[in-house]
Amino acid sequence: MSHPPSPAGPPPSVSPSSVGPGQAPVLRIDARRNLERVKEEAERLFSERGSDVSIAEIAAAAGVGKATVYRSFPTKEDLLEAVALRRHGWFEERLTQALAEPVAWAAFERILLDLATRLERDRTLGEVLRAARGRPALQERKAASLATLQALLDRAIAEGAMRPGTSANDVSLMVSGCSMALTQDGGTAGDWRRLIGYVIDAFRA
Amino acid sequence: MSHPPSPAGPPPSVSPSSVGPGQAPVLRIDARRNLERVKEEAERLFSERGSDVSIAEIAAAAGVGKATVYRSFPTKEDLLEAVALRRHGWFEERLTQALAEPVAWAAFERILLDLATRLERDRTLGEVLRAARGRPALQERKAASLATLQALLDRAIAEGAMRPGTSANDVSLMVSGCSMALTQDGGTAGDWRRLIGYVIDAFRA
DNA sequence: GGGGAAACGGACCGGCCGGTCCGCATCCTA
DNA sequence: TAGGATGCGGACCGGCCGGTCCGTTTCCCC
Repeated sequence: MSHPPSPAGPPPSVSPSSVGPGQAPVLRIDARRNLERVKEEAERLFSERGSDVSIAEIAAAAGVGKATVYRSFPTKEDLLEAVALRRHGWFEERLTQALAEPVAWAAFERILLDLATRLERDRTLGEVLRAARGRPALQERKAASLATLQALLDRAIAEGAMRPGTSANDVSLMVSGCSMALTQDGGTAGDWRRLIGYVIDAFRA
Repeated sequence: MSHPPSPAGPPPSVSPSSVGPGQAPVLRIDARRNLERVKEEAERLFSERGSDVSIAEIAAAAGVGKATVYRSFPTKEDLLEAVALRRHGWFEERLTQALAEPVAWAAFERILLDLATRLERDRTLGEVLRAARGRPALQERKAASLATLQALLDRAIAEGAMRPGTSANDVSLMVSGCSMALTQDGGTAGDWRRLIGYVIDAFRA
């Protein structure tokens, strides 16, 4: 949605008509429809079952052949990154919204609870919070998000509600740790709520 | 070390000589030496790099062929379980020792810090704390350990130092969560120490 | 030391998965 | 509508890994 004209992957050299300075691949309408289906299914399957879903399965779910997937995304990692970036977009929005709240500590609590709710059914989001699989684009945006989060934490510390010295990186580690443990363990919604509560308490002043 | 006569795996039907009611495979001395090497290397490699080390690599490190590994351990999971059980033995010992301490809360703090130190360089131990990969033997012993840990926690709660209602399962989830996050992230010793400190604080009264 | 049991290990199998190729179908434009 | 560009997808490749087989070596006991 964020890149309407250019879908993803390397554009096919130059397009025959309308060759301006900025190249626009101009996909055929069937290609565009297929790409959309692939993105949808990749998002669904990766979120449900994590990054070890095979490309063949995603292609089958989208009703296309593997090659069609690989035409838009040179490697499986690229597809995963595309999905992850969308998830990251959600997180950034949520973070911005939190920054606008008057009481930083309350915003912190709420964003962690929201995160838990999303993480429970979205394994892709969890992978976004982690090392980002060595993809520079993701790492960069993760670093930016952590900086934003740090600003929120600093405000909460200034309020006297949060433990001084709390770092955004530590919060991220704790949350993604709980996420991994519960994902692997098949935790219930109550488990998620409780563990995130512990994390919140750990960072209380 | 805990099973000197019977090494592991299924005993070869019946031994030709000395066929008592309790069967003792009576390994040839080269076989016994190889088995020992395999166990050592499996322990080392699994601990260093986790369960995705291939059997071929372990066999090569031990200076034997793959078939030699599979003769003692019918599947890779069995080998992993053997290593995990040893790790679990360490944990049980440590737990018993903690129960003997006079102040339960102090024992809790110490055991978590010890755990962090071990988890930092031993990925097998982390897998022990988790669902135990569906192996009944491991799950059973894990359940027993959690019961013991719960006894310690209850004492700490009675002391008034620990948050009432704290469950051994939640503690296990938090610790193994941090373990996963830091293992994946390549955290330093300081990171481990700090995160475990957060976990400890989370369970403080 | 010799014969038979026990163990060894390299070759092999089957399955999976990421990624590529190329003959063919589809679509767009003139 | 015709012809060429564009996209499609099933077959294929190479590599990895868990697990098995069987001819050969090693050991043990008489």
